[in-house]
Amino acid sequence: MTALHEFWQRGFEPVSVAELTAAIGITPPSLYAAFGDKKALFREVVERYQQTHGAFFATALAAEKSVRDGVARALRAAAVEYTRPEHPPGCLVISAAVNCTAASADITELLRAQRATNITALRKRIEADVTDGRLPAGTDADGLAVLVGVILQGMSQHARDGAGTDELLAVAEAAMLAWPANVNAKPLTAA
Amino acid sequence: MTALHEFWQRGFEPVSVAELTAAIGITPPSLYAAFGDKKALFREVVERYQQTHGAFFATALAAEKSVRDGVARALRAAAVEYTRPEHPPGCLVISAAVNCTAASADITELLRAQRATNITALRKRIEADVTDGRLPAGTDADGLAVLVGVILQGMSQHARDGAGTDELLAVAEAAMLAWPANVNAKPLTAA
DNA sequence: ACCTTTCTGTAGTAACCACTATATATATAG
DNA sequence: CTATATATATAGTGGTTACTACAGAAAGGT
Repeated sequence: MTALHEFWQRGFEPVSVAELTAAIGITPPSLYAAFGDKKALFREVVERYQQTHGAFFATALAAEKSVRDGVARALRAAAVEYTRPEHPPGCLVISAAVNCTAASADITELLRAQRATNITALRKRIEADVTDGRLPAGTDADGLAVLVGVILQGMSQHARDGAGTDELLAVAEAAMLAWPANVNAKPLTAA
Repeated sequence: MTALHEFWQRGFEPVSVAELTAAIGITPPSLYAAFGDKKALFREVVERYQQTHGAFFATALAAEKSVRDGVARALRAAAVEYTRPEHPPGCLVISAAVNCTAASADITELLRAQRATNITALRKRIEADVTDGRLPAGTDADGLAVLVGVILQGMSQHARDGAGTDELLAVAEAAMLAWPANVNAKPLTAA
């Protein structure tokens, strides 16, 4: 059991430094010499998570030409990633700092900012598809981006409630019904 | 500030007994005489929440003849209730026990069971509409119920991230696009 | 008016929290 | 082989946790 798994399973505050040292296999002074303090270790864990388990969304989005197909692929990937048996369910960024004291307000804010950044990136990707004519003019880019964010947060929480991959895949498929269809009149305008 | 508001804002574990006694305006011995312990107080708070702030969903569902219209009304109500400025954002049952130690596993399980019960009730309501012919035969009742549960969980989390009423209302409207249309051939079969 | 009963407030309990001072062992340099 | 430097482990720091023993005040009965 690694520090990542502990934080992923239970969140930031419920995991004690004693559990972290036991998980990593070092003693407290070594942990503080290597990372600084508990919060700094958590930030490193989040960074590592983003580059590995948390990268599926951007990867899926980049793998498709249209943002619609990209989101569809990403939501399906989320259903799979959130329910892998080899690691805790759901998403670390979504679920690790929901219940925090004032002493950890900066950690709460760190993850909140991460989520906001992700939604902003998706919104810009949608806006690009609208200007390129792949999505209808007048499409509510922000609304669609927020909808995807909400679906992801809901899927993460539901995975932590014990939902299986198939259940979340069905949610992903249903969610795509809320998206306007692709406009394929102009396959590629600028390439 | 009441005990309900404290638990609603930050969750079960981050709220200390000292804060609860300050919020209620009593001393620790009085709190333990009146409620038993912190967990028992929380259970009473949850019960009270369900009968007041948490009742909007069942109320909205019962206010419409078809479950489709009921869910649409309930999701709009959620957007409003989750963002009321006079109380903490989101839903207590969804967000109060996300990050817990093993010592509070029973509290986590209590809220998880509440959520499961709500989804089950909705599923049965959907199944009733399918047998009554208000929804197409072969409708995936469980899938739709889970979808609504996921949307609610996502809306609650997003409200806690600072989303406004309008933003969540747009999510509610978009989510209904994933629902099959009403079948109004038979207005009322058994009434 | 006096006694009893209930209720509340102060102060303190052991256990755990993040974190660290000191001492010891290990590794490298000469 | 010795000296120095680094890294480790033990043990403990003050502070906070949920919870409670005990003392004092208010209320009620006669």
